[in-house]
Formats: sequence, C-alpha cells, structure tokens
Amino acid sequence: MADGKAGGTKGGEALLFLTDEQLRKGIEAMFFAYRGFTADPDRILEKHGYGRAHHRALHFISRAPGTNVNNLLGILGVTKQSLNRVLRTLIEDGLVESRVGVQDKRERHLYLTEKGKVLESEIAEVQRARMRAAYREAGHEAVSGFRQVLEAMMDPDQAAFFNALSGKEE
Amino acid sequence: MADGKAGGTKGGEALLFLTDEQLRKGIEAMFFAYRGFTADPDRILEKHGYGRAHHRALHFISRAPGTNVNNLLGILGVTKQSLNRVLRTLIEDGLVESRVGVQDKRERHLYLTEKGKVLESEIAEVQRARMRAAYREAGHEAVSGFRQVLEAMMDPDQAAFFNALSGKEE
DNA sequence: CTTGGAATGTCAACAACACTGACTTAAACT
DNA sequence: AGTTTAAGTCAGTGTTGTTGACATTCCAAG
Repeated sequence: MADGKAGGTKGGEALLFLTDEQLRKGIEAMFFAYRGFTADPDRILEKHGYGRAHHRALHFISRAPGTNVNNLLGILGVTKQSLNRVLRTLIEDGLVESRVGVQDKRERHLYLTEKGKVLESEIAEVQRARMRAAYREAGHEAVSGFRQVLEAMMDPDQAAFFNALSGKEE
Repeated sequence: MADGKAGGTKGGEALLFLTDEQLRKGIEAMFFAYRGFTADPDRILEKHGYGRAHHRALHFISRAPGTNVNNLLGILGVTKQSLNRVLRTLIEDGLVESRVGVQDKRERHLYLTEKGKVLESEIAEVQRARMRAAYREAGHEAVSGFRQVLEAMMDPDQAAFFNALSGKEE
C-alpha cells in the first residue's frame, strides 16, 4: 500500500488501469464538488436558523409524504435523538405535521405543511439549478457516467434506500 | 419554480432536456454516495479519536507538503480557529510538524511526520479502494463523465484550488 | 529608525449537531 | 399477561464550526 504509481494493479484486471493519482483526483473532486452542492441550500437555511439536518428532513418528507419516523431514520442514517431534535423544531415552527397512524397508532406519519412546502421548494430549486447547470455543461454522456459512478460508490444498504425512492417515478 | 415536470426548460436550450425528477435523482445520488465516500475513512479515524477535519488536514498536507496555514485555510474553507484546533492535536500527537518560515517568520510550514504519513496512507488506501471499485464497476466512459459533472458543480474559487492541486502531476 | 497597519497564527468561549445510554409511554403482537 | 415495537425524552459527551480578543512578525510611511 501507498507505493506510488502501482495502485490499481492489485486485482490484475486489464479493463481499467487506474493510477493512485487518478483516484486521488476523483477523491478531491468529490470533496470540492460536495461543498458546491451544499453551498446554495446552506445560504437559505442560515436565514431561517436551520442547518443541513433540517434540509435533509424536509427533503425526504417531501419525497415520501406520510413516511414514519423509523423509515426516515434509516434513510438519513442518524440516531433517533438526533432526528428528533430537528423534527421537533420543524413541527413547532409549523413546517412539518405529525399525524398518528390509522392502522398502527404507534406510528407517526410525517407531512409537510404549506409553509414547509414553500421552504422545501425554495431550497430544492437552487439545488436543482446548480445540478442543471453542471449537467448542461458536462453533457448527456457525462450525466449518465456521473450517476453510474455515484451508485457504485454507495454502501449497499444506502443504495437500497436510494433505489426505493427512485423507483417510484422513472 | 416548483411546477412539477416543467423544470429545465427555463433556458430554452434544446441540447439537454432535464426534468425536475432527473435532477432530484442526481441530488439524492450525491447525498447517498457522499456517505459511502466518507464511511471507510470515518471508521479508521474513529479508532484514533479523530474526525473528518483531521483527515482533511492530513490529506492536503500530504498533497502539498510545506504549505502554510493560510493556504490550507483556503482549501478547506473553514475558519482559522477551527483549523487550528485540529492542527494542534495533530502536532501534539506527532503526526504533523510545524516549521517556522525561513523568509517570513510569521508563516508556519506544515509537514507530515513518518507517523502522520502512516495514518494518511492507511486512510487514503481504503478511500482509493472504494473509488477504484466504483470506477471499475462503472467503466471508463463513466469515470470521465463523473469527473466532468463534479468539476462543473464546484464553486469557481473552490475549482481554482482543485485545479491548482491537480495540475501538478497529471 | 520608529511607528502604525496588515498579515499570520494562537487562545478562549460558545453554538450546532452528531453520538451513547437509560428510560417512559403507548400500542401491537403472541 | 408478558414481550416486542414505535416513538419520544433526558442527561452527558465529542467533534466541528463560529466570533472575539490577542501575540508576533513584516513592511512601509513618516
């Protein structure tokens, strides 16, 4: 390990020859791009006194209205206590509504209120705008490659959530 | 804004037609992939009582040995004080060495010690391994597209740092 | 040569958000 | 009746970010 240019030859596969340097560039690209990815939402959230955790909750509740807390926990990959702090403020501020389950009264189903939808849309739009610009600049082929690499980079359990969400409307 | 499927038509460009749904999937892919991206390093860091901030410092000092604090500040995009706390522990633990500048004694030049290089290499290798696997699974064309989209997603000033680092050895 | 401003880096205190662990409440299952 | 599951709460801790105040060094104007 860490022997300079020899990286990527371990598996003995001839298909794709990857130097450590190429991989490092991919890693750094991921780092810098993710900062750009979160920059616009962060600016809007800050005005409202919220953080990224609030955005993530809003996004996935918007994506899967009526989801329960347990499911959201799995998607977000945080602890119950951590999510609860965020969810409580969103409910207090009237952005999220929590309804007791009909079939199973232990469950709480989460929905965005009108006010919550407004903020979620505002954030989603600036984030889409950046993604749209990047997609257009890179071109159609690139977009496909981008998605393929990202999906291959996910942990299998995370990928399961991703596919469950994506499958609904494509 | 937020009018369902009409997103992407604003610019009136015919080249790439992007629905809000396609963009949302890209956004979510970015979210889940970044978690995978940081998962392996996080496991190693935890064993040593470090966090992501320590990794970022180690990575960029390794990448640009002898860099000063100000430059590192620009790359990492955090405040001086925040970086300093991390740097102090790394220096105390003997992973990083801080040398007073020769020409300008206000500057501190940063280097990894042997011990620092060992940890940095260990983390870099697991991160490269995941990137390598993802690249191989996605294929050559996809890798190129992946990089193009990421670069287009960066803020211009962040992209400047990225290019400055990348330009050195490709 | 001195003085004052700019640049570099450090120290202290505080806020946000994640975590663990222990516990309660309510409903469902067996 | 007893166990499990879903959700929420309380207390404590750690990392990482922030602002504000401060020390040191350099440089240039007077």
